Amino acid sequence: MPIQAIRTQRLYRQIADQLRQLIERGEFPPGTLLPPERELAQALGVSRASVREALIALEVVGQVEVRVGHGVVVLEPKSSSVLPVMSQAARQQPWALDPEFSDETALDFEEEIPPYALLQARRHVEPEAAALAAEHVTPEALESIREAFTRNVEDNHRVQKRGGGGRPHSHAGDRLFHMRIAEASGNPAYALLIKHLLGHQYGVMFRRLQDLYMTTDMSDRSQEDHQRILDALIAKDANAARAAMADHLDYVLETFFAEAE
Amino acid sequence: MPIQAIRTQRLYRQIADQLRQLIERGEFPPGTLLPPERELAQALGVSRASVREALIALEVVGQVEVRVGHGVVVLEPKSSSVLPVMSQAARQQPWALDPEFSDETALDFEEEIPPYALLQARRHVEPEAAALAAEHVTPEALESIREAFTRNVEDNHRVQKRGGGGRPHSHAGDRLFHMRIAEASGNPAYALLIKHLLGHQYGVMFRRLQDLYMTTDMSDRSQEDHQRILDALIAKDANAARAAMADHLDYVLETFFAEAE
DNA sequence: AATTGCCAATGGCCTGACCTTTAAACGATA
DNA sequence: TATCGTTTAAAGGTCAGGCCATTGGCAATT
Repeated sequence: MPIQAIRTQRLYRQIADQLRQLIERGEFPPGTLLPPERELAQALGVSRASVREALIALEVVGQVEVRVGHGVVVLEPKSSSVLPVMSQAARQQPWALDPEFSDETALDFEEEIPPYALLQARRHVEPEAAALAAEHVTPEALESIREAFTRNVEDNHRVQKRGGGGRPHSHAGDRLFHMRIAEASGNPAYALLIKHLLGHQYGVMFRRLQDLYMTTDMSDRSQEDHQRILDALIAKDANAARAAMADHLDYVLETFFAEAE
Repeated sequence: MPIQAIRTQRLYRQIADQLRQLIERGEFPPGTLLPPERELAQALGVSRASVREALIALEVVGQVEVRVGHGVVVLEPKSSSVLPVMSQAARQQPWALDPEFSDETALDFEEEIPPYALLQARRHVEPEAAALAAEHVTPEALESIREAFTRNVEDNHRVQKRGGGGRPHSHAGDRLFHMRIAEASGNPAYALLIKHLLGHQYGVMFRRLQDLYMTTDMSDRSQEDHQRILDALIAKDANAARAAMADHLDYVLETFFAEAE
């Protein structure tokens, strides 16, 4: 016989479980009120504090709603699909999504980072990643970079053929190019960093940069820059790769800020 | 003038929300312990019962784990919990919604990055962030950095008093120190990068580094380094800050790799 | 009929106490 | 020296009782 792990469940869990069973059994149909906290405490032979903890647990998962001065209302068992609690939680905890309550939270991952800050960071990180890549790049990695380069060239071609009125230019090739260089550095941390930096340039503020990309010779110049970087990687010349990447980003920075003022 | 609806949040929600923010800000990284209930209650100016209710709410949502007689452990932000999985995913990889960028560049973020790679990247990024911070730091930011420094000193003290057999050393103070400097740089991108780098040093491989921290004079030396960095920031000396941060990380790298071979 | 005032019921929160569990620290012992 | 109980401080678990704030129905008032 397998050993039965005896676990002294914390009281609030036991109470919450029991209440949940009673609710599901129909003892307290949706819409009705649970007995008052004081009664529950006495009936269960526990303190009111424990009952309150149990009720809060049930409230957090959206099974009941506590109304001050009124009572504890049993809620409808909402869509018990894969993400039942999601909608429930969102409804029951407006503060979870309410911007008013996320003030100063610095939800650092959603925060929109200004283009200049992003580019400044990339300007600092990517040349080093490129230098590392020149030293550590494998033939396969080089091939994947070359492929990204080609794709970027195609992207640029497409945009020029269509003129300014085409669909928004896809920067997938460009992103892929930078991303794969970072991966080729052999240091996954650099790849992580650059991936995050690239991932944050989807904010509205980047529309300007993207517009610039099409209304200037930026794409041509970028392509030349990319070619230089690629050559340096092929030559496994760390210094050249670092310099080429730095020049490239300097150019982007300059272009952006020349127009931005 | 429209009437402003007064919304008296129940106390446990305010507390839970605040704790959640602190956790997300990095004050209490995953794996560390929250302050004892009694301390929290006193610090927040509320009763212990309310703190407990908040902790239960956080526990139900899978953000913390309460261990009897031990403390409240901060958990990894797992999407397996009751938390809204979608928004969680989107929060961590904003570009996940862009189909053009989702191809092949799968560098999953759960991947464990080797300590050396992590430290190398930090070695490259943090000195620059420190230099920027020296130029842009505000009095409030400086105060928050000083507070993190103090906390780190306390952490070290605690570990020394207990000797080698003490409980695992909390690096919360150290993390905070580095993170707040990044935030003080005025460039949110640097803060983002460093936050992610720090967030990855919880893998098993870092146990060695953490052990070293206690079995050598690393904590003393680190503390001196931190002091130098702090002084440079106070003096608003960018070059000194950059150098101090670089020296600090060089020391950590050296120590780790002298022992690691 | 509408408004106002009252009040019992109910949840919200606090204080302070005591118990149980955990794990570090300590000794005793082999 | 290493191992194994014992001790003990710290942390969570629970309880009792009290006071406050809100709600909602009912009665008194206009």
